[in-house]
Amino acid sequence: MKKTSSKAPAPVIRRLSNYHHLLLGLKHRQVQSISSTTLAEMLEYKPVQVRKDLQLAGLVGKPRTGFQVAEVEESIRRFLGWSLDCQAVLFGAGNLGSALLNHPWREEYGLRFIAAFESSEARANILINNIPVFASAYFPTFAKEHQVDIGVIAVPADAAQDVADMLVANGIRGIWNFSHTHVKTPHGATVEDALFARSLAILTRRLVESRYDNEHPEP
Amino acid sequence: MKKTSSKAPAPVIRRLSNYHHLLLGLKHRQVQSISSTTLAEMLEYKPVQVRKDLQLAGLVGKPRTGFQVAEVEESIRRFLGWSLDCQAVLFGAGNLGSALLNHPWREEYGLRFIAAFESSEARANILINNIPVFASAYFPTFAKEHQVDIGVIAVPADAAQDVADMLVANGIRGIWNFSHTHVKTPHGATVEDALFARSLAILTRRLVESRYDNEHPEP
DNA sequence: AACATATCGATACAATTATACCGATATAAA
DNA sequence: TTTATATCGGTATAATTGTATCGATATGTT
Repeated sequence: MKKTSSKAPAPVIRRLSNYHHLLLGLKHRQVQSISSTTLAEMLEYKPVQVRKDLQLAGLVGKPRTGFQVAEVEESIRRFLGWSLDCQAVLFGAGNLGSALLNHPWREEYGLRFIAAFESSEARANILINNIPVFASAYFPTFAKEHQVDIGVIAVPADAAQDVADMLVANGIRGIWNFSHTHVKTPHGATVEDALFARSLAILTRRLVESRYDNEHPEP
Repeated sequence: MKKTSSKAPAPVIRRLSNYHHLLLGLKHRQVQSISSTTLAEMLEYKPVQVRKDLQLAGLVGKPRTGFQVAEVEESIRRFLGWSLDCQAVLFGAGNLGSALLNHPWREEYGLRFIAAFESSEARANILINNIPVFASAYFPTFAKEHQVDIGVIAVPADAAQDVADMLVANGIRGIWNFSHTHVKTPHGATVEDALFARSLAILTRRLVESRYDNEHPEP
């Protein structure tokens, strides 16, 4: 035994989220089945990789036909934890925070913001997209009265660690960190950084590289 | 020869952007030097990895002292292409788009939004954070008159591919895609996806895994 | 000046992730 | 019914990425 709970590789999880979005579209268009070949073509992956990825989510296909769209979509959704409702709170209702509150996460990911918290009293006690914004001090009380699965950090860098500490102190075990700071948490909590800078870094570095390649073409 | 222009590994690039942010803070606080050990501790990496990462950016340290903060910060900035000004245009001035326009990219990444474009005439011809928003149709003209290095896609999924095609057709070679759709481009263009869903997928999957682990503790 | 030690870089090794290969199988066509 | 073929899953291999080890070296201490 002791195989079941090994962590799924991050690259696979990322690709699974891509398959899922695509399959959701196909499902709505009543497509019945799809092969790893065509799936791969649409996302510019290789068929082998698609099969291996789907295997990890426990899926099996049929020779010559491929996979059942609806089945795959649902399995991936379950695998990624998007099939059960998940409640989140936001910290920091600035530009980014507001954008997050206004996004329809629930439809596709089962994620629902049930409240937001702000350090400045001035910006508190309002509604954004029907979600109440409270003063941060109220969070401990709120956390005791509601099921909070995920805390989202969208505050300025220097406040991020404090927010993370408060989340952990109140028993929240999932943290989605949009602040450009590495937050430390005790073992048991899961932190995932959603840093634009990382993605930008890859883009700009690739541009630097391609500029170099153009100036020094190979024989 | 033929070593120089090989692509830097994406994981390394991502970590470099983390080092950079941290070092910028240290530099402002006049810290002179730092060892791979302490750098690693702050970001919860391993010292060896830090050294190997910095090596890739062409940096050398001194035994017992470590690395020069300012030098490392500048080298990484150059390596990532953040040392020269880079001009970007945005497509889609919705919630996310506005948040992007309001973010101070220039300070840290040398990225500057010089214009935004909207399909709906209604939302065009305004300023957001002093950046003009035009109707999409005007883009080809605009592109001829300005240096546009990067096109940022923040439009709904079904419009993303069209925007990408228009960008490529007008000679833009860098695309930062925030729409949840895989866009295809001819060889020569670089596309980097900044998908929240990927990051969320990892967080929620880890939570599923840890829930499982708690329910089936190991001996 | 000699020594102790923290840190570095190079090389070797381990782990993870991606890909290639191939026999088995379900469907469609002959 | 037989044959042809696209696709599957399992196993083997390759490529990439991460980590450990260790001699060399700069700085502080005795």
